[in-house]
Amino acid sequence: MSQLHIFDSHQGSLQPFRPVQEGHVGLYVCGPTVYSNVHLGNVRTFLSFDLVFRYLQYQGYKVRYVRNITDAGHLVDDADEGEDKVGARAKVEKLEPMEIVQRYTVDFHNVMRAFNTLPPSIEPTATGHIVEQIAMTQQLIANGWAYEANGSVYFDVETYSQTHPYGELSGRNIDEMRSGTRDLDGQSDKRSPLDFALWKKASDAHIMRWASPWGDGFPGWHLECSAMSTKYLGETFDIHGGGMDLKFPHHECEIAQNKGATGCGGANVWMHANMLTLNGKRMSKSTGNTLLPGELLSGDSPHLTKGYSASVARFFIHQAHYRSVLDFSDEALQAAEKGYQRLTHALQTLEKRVGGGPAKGTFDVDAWQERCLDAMNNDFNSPILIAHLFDAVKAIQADQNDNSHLGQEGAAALLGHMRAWMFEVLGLHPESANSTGSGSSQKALDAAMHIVLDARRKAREQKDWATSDAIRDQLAAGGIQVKDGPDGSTYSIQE
RNA sequence: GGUCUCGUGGCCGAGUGGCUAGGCAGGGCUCUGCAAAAGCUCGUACAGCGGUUCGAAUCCGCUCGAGACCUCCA
Repeated sequence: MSQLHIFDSHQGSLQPFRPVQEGHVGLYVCGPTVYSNVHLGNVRTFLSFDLVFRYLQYQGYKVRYVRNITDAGHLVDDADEGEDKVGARAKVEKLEPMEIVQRYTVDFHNVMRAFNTLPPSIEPTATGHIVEQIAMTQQLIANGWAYEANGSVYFDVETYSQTHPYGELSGRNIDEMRSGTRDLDGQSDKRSPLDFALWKKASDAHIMRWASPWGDGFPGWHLECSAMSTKYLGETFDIHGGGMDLKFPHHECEIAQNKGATGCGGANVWMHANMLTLNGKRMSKSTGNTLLPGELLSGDSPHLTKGYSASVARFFIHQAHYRSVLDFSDEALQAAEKGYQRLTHALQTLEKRVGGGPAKGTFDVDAWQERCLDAMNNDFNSPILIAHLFDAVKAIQADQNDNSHLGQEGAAALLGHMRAWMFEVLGLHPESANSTGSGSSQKALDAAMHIVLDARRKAREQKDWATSDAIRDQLAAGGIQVKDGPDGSTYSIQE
């Protein structure tokens, strides 16, 4: 079997994955800043790492997955008088900052649940780790990598870069960055425009504030991830992930903080999920080129002709590799939905297979499974995995006509593998294959449809085509499509 | 302006120095009372121009185009 390789964006190449501690994986992913609803781009990132989390577990690793909630410190801009995003939103909405945090944290969790992501092992908040952040800041001052100025503390990039490669992750070099920067109107407490805040003094108007050795203030955005990843995963851990847009400055600063405070760079492997575009363009609130998760599910958007189930969305997202830019469009989603339905129908066919055939079939399930593993071991290549799943679909269908394709053992083995790949690894929902209603209403509809289809069957047996076609047409007008098969008729709801 | 990434058939989207990606759509066929559904099957793409090579869509250079981050501007 092949070994898992991961593309490390720090080294810029595919690397064999070797966990620090055999059998265990420490995974840290930068979570959302909870000052507004999560958008679909965020969802894509978290789905990508959900896949990583799921596959590592499928491989038998015991994974500690830490994904933070940023509820303080993320500034609206990087100017010296930058405003905290949560605090700014609290003013606009006339709410306590923690009401903002609560509202959007709940929204985030609802969305994550809707998309069937597994909850992280630990979900720490920035405000819950002020003590750790102050301690790390003190350590950085003690080590000579930070300085206090007017109640704020800044990381000294110039000094740090003399002995450390600041810019190593994002491929920047300090001279170019320096030359590309201009002095900030002379009011800055920073020694260099490249320096970034570890702790910011809170002005009188600032509502989110904590006591510190430097007076009332709040932590800098980058610091929380360094403090919390170190606390829960150690000074050196396996994988750090996040969206591509966080590579610089956020992750660059994290590395500097980690190295400055502990001497270790934090993660061994850095993974970055790529961005999502809508109709070929970057999502942007100002141009209206945007889509919220809820809008995707409900179809309540000018960009969509209908809603799509979360499983279809997941299937669509995993049909692209996490490191590629993925373009969302109604057309592409419709294509994904049809493909996904074909896949789930094949699985149902396999579940209903009535045995028979030789013990071993001609389709080599073991070799197929190896190919699936190879795909995922190659930097979590889910598109290839899905292509292999469709190979299995063909085999399942061929087996319907000639049960020597799978054979009894092959069918059982394939069923187990298919279920694991689809539900455990890809995180698709077993029930949502047809994206029809659920629960009691679904049962009631099934019962009613059973009567209707039975009446139609009787009409057809008597060659009463007028009646059978009338039933069919009237159901179609009501949005229900009748499908006649060799074993009777089924139906599906047209959306 | 800087750094980086990318440009694949009608659409989405993998991959790669020589061997079919896959899905959707489209053509043909089978099944069927008709239709739908379902199944089978076909399609030879890799931005442009040079170069390296026995051979490149895959490596190198340039051009054009797109995107990300930073900067600039405001």
